[in-house]
Amino acid sequence: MMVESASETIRSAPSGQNGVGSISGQADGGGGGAGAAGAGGGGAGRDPAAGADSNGEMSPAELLHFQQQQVPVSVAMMSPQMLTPQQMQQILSPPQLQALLQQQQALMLQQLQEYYKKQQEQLHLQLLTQQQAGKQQPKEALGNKQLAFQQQLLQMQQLQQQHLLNLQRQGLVSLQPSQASGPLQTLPQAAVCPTDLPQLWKGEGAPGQPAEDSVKQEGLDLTGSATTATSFAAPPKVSPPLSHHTLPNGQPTVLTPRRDSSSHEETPGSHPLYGHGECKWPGCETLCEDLGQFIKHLNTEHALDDRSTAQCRVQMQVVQQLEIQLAKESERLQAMMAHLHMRPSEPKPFSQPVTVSAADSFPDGLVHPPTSAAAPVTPLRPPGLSSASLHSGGPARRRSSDKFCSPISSELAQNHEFYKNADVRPPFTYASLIRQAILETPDRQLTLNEIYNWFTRMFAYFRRNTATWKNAVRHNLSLHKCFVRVENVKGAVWTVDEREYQKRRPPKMTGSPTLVKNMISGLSYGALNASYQAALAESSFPLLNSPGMLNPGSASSLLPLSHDEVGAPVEPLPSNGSSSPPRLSPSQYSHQVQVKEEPAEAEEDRRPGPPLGPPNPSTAGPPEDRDLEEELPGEELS
DNA sequence: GATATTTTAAACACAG
DNA sequence: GCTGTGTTTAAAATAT
Repeated sequence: MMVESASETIRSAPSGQNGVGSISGQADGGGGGAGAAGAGGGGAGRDPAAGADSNGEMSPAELLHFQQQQVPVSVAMMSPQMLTPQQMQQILSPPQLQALLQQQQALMLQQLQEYYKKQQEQLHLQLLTQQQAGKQQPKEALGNKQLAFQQQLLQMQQLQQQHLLNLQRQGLVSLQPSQASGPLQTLPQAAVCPTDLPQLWKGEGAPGQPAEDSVKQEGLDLTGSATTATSFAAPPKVSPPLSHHTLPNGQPTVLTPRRDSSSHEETPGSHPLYGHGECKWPGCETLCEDLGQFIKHLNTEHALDDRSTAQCRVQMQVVQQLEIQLAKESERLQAMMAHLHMRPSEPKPFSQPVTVSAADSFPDGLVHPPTSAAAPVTPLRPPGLSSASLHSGGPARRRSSDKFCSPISSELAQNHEFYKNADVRPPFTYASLIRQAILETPDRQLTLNEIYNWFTRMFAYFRRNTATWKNAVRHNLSLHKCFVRVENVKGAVWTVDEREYQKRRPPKMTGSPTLVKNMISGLSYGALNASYQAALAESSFPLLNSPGMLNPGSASSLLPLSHDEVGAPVEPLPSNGSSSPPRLSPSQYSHQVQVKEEPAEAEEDRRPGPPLGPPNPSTAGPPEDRDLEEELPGEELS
């Protein structure tokens, strides 16, 4: 375990995205003279969701309207600027969201392949410049170097193919012959068929063009083996339709129209390795006034020598690393998706026109999650619970806290692995988590350190930013009367006063069923949304975080929302078998533990009379509320 | 708009 | 002096 020093106390307002009024919002007063720099992070809103929420202007009525209409993914994708993540999330059903994710994957793939393209262009252009410069060189030497480049290009080509195959295996790129003119065709076809390399080196005509043309024509058959019409909509602006040809060897090839005027390689005065007046060769930022000077520089500084070759190799490794990274992330995503809502036994109710499910990638039509047993295929959403019935346009920030019975234990039981492994913030309040930690133990008491350990053990999320959440845990322990500190043999332990805990429930929940329902759905979904956004924000793929690329909130429908969350039988505690929360009276507590000092008595004093009477659940206010809540959602669900 | 809840940050005290 | 624990205050966001 990591040891956290107090000095580590951070400004790490996680990912600092909360800038919302933080900097100016410092309080000089009070005990917090410190506020100063660190406080800048400004406490609240550490949830990415919070920031997003503030953008949400859609009224519940509008949301309802959206829900009633089956908004297709394509629509949602087309107007991301009009919908907040929360709205997206509330609008889209899990299948839609899955489709959305796939679209994002495809876009990611596209980006990667554009990266490939750039790499290959770099190689080719260097090659060509070398060719020019090498006219004076002995042909022998040039031949050897050309060979080296050929090998590099071939390696690159193989990498690409492997990568695509990988993606196909993972269902990220689906094969759909009917959409043969998918956007992948705009992807680089710059790899070289080995047999045609000699032609490449002829270097006839304008320098650069013949080679590039031949490269394109004989391009890597990305679309042949992977004639991949991915699920995302083709960007309209990209290159013109390509014509498919078949090579004598039977390999289908994609031909780009010759002299593609949009091709930037042909733009006079431009060079892929030249931009903003400087050389873009890796590690070289030499300023060049114009293209001529750059070419000169290229020929002198980046000649075909060992160093340049080595640099090319390095660059290739960079590409390779990216590939690996992508593969890992893809696998992780698949695992998450599989865990969250892919149920092989359940046919997917796909109604979106744009999408192709991962299963489509496989002839057997089955979903092939790359995950192992680590991703249980738990039905995470009750079958009878349609997304529409859930998305009631509720609040977004709240965690599905204690207020609604105790969904935690069942939620955790179901998604234990998920929270354990995924760096997702659990959608529960600190108080409810602490309580859960304590109640999970046989003797219902934990030391602070044990609580810490429980957090880190149960949630990957809490393996980071320890100073932050540990402080929050301590704060919650001190703040809430429901947590009682007890002196024990081994020091101080913390217990839960269930009655106090229940008392925290707001009295309003006896309101109309609609209100209750809205709150319930809002709570759970909002909380999950916050978690997912946090996870996405922390994702190592900035691509996924860019607003236009992936709407974080949109993923949340994939998240586990179980009826447990909204009103399942309360609290199946593992330890004592009692399925209801231990409603212990203070006297019961005194049997269990010796309340050290003032807390219990002081609480007795603090508590106002009426609700405090004998611990009779039937007469106490909160239990009634609980019952109501438990029943209503149940009706909803059935 | 008022109020309550939750989260985050920070200062401080105390004990080991 | 350092660290862990515990308490308290404050601010901000959000929900009711």
